[in-house]
Amino acid sequence: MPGAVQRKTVARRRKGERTRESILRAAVDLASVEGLEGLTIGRLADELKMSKSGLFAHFGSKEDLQLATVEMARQIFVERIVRPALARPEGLPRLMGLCQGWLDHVAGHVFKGGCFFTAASFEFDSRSGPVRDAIVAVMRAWIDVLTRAIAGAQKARHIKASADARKLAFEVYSLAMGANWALQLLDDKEAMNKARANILARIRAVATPNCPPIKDAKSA
Amino acid sequence: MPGAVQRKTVARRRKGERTRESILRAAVDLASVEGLEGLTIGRLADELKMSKSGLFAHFGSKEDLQLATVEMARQIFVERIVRPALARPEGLPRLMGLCQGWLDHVAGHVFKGGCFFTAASFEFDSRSGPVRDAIVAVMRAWIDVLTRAIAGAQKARHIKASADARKLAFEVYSLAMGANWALQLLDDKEAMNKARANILARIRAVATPNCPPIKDAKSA
DNA sequence: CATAAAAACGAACGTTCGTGCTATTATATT
DNA sequence: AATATAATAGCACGAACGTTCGTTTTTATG
Repeated sequence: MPGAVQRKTVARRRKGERTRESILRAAVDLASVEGLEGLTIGRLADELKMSKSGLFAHFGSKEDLQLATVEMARQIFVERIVRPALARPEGLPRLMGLCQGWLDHVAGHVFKGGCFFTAASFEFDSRSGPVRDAIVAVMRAWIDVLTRAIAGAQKARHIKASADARKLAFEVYSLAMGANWALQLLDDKEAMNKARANILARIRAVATPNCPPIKDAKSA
Repeated sequence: MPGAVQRKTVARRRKGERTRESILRAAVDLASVEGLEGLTIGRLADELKMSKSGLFAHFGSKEDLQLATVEMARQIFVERIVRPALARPEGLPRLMGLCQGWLDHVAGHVFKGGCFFTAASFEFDSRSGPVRDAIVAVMRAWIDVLTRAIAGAQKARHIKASADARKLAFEVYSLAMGANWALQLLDDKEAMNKARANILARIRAVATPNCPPIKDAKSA
């Protein structure tokens, strides 16, 4: 009865896998506050009421733990922001979904300490090794998603074909990062609203006449 | 003969003060790469071929060392970027001096690992305590300098009075931070040029007719 | 030049780091 | 239910952390 076997090993996975996942979920939150280097095995074990060695056995090394944490953060990000946005129709709605999701994420609605990847980016931008490479790969993929969404909006004739998609993606990214900075560091509670207004203005500047209305509210 | 005494204690300072300064100069470079927490007393002592305890004696604690490092970074930043720009005439020249200096700084021409304060901002934005407070104070001051320079350019009738000075300062800051990210993490060597062009376009968009020409080169 | 003060050193403290072992539970399969 | 296997705990290790202390060397002053 291979079906039953599969149901047991897939649907209700091994316990080790489940604890591993719960470890990584805690690791992402902790790292978004303390940084990926500040993320410590002992601290994480305390938080989960596990022994250091028991937790450590799930990963061959601290670097493995860091890599797995980055991967988990990526999965959460894709699940929470990218996938819902990609479910919307191509063009302005999808682009707006990405921007709004990105702002929500940056505002700390997804990870505890603000944007996990922005923090990781600046923590590892002067280092080298597999962890840095993993962060770089995620960030490149994210910029590509943004750029493709803009190109899609151009194909849908919502945004002028003359606009530089990659440049606009970079502007959106920069403004969101600036908002993250103003909110988390300077405690500027209006930073997110200002950033959203700013991003909308940038998009309006390159919108075509037959573009659907770009409203200030959360909808597109 | 108080004059001689003063010459000895002021012009040629005590040795301790001099080594303290050289320690802090090294600390700024090291922290711009490893972060302010990753900055370690033993590592710093090795780099300077000093004993840990000898170095430590200059500071009462690691937190003191971090605070002194932030202060030294601030002084270098003011000396190298803010002061030369403030020496230029109020209006567009001064504003352009600040922007160009800021971009140079971000490009890593001042600190080893890119922008010290951007890295420190994201490292401490989820913490609390005196070090975070010091970073916040420096960043607020810097945004204020930028904002005042824009307001000055408005007074000089180089930039439209209708423009929102603080909003423009925030845009400039965000774009430079994005360029720092693209250069240091993604190794995008054109990031600085693109950011400069972008910033110039933002300024041009609010320039008055009698504004001096905004050229792409380094001059204003 | 002598001498008091300042600066740097060397060794050690208690902790915590990451990482190995071995033993002991808990889980899954027959 | 018995048994094999996976998961966790316990303990110890060497290294590095921030920090303290007493000593020695260097510097500045009368």
